[in-house]
Amino acid sequence: MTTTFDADGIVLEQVREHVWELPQEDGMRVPARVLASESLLEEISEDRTLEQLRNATHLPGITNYAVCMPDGHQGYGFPVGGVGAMDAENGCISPGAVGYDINCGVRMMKTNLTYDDVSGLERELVDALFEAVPSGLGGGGVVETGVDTVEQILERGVDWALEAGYAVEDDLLHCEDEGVRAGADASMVSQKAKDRGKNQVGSLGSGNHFLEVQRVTDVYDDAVAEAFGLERDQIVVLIHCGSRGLGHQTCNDYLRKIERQHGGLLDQLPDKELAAAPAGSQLAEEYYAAMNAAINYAWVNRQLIMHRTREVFADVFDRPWESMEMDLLYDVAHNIAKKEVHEVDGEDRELYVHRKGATRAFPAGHPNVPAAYRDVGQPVIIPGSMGAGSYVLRGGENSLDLTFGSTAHGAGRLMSRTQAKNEYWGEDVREELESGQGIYVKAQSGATVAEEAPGVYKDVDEVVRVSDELGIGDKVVRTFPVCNIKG
DNA sequence: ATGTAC
Repeated sequence: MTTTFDADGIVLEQVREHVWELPQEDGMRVPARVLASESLLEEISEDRTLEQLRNATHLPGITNYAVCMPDGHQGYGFPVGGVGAMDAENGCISPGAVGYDINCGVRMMKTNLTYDDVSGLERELVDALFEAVPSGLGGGGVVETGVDTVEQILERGVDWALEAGYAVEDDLLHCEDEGVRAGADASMVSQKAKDRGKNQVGSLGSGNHFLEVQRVTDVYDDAVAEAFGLERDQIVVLIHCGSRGLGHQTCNDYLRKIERQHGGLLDQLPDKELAAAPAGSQLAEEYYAAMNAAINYAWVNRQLIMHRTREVFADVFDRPWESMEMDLLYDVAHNIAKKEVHEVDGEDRELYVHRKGATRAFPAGHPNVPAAYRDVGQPVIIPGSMGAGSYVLRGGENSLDLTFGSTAHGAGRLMSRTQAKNEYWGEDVREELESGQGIYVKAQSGATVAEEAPGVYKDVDEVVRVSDELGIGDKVVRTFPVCNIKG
């Protein structure tokens, strides 16, 4: 007897615990899968996520299945929390399956401070960070520069930051691709995008982006936590932001170009928002080169914010940041496509792996995991909401088989921003977090706090439980917020 | 997410 889940006519069959499949029918090239508990699946089925996931299976060259992570929700064309691997020779690349905020992602910086060291200094710390780290909509970055420097950043990534004095060698060794995505071509990024990027290098932005000081509250795997350099009561800093106006403009530029030049393919797709460039076409190459450049921009963005954070801690604690061992644990991308080789039906194939609101989660032994972590697996950082805390996982043994080496990226929204603003008042949320939970929040805009109220998100514990039980990303430690700044 | 709109 097969267990089924009927979401207004979209019927999923349970393959096994936490694995639900939408069988191939009509124009679907492959089945679709949702990786979720029943309670998360109920939440996922409330918006257009399942319809968008089904639509995604129409994309040329999509391999095995379109997959939705446990934190999935609807996005532009393709679900946030979606993974689609398209053949790099005969398939396609789709900007909507990468996301508007190219290389939106998170990095975690460690310290050797304990909760006792920062306790009582929360207010001073949050004020100093808010002052030092540019945030909110519009311009203003750690550096404000010209187009020529933006072009360097686009092509050289964190290597540019190293030369400019905003990074140390060790930072590059603890970032995917060592902080420099190959195949980036600044000439494929429009002048308009570069202009928007000039004064936003080192800026948080708005929406769900934030910088949070956290303490480690729980350790689930002693050996892996030790390999990551994490222990109970340790203070860490989480930085969540993306490629700001530059990435947004780049996505928009290529969506319009692809719609114009590949209208034939567009007409065959169930949703215009899935516009895709056929693999091997000039536009596929150009978008890939521009997206890679925007990926580098986002890495530099997070690097400069981390640099500023080190300076703030040095100031507040009156000693050099090096003495506080403020080292990068890892930096994970949430919105990217990448050419990767995966085993499909017993043979190696090169695929454009699109991860939109999904995190790479390569297991121990994978050659692309940085040397420092190769024995235990890639660190995966899952930010929860302001009131919930976050997790560090490690890439699980089953991720390559189930999700092209991916897991969730956060708690996932439960309601739209508009709905959130109707349900919550920013100042009330801020006050409740401070007096109720001792979490100090400082934001440019009260509306942003309302949009990001903890109740707007799914239960991050449940999302992580599913990832852990599926073996795609295993729990290592949990953290809880101390103070948080946002746009 | 986003100079919060095509």
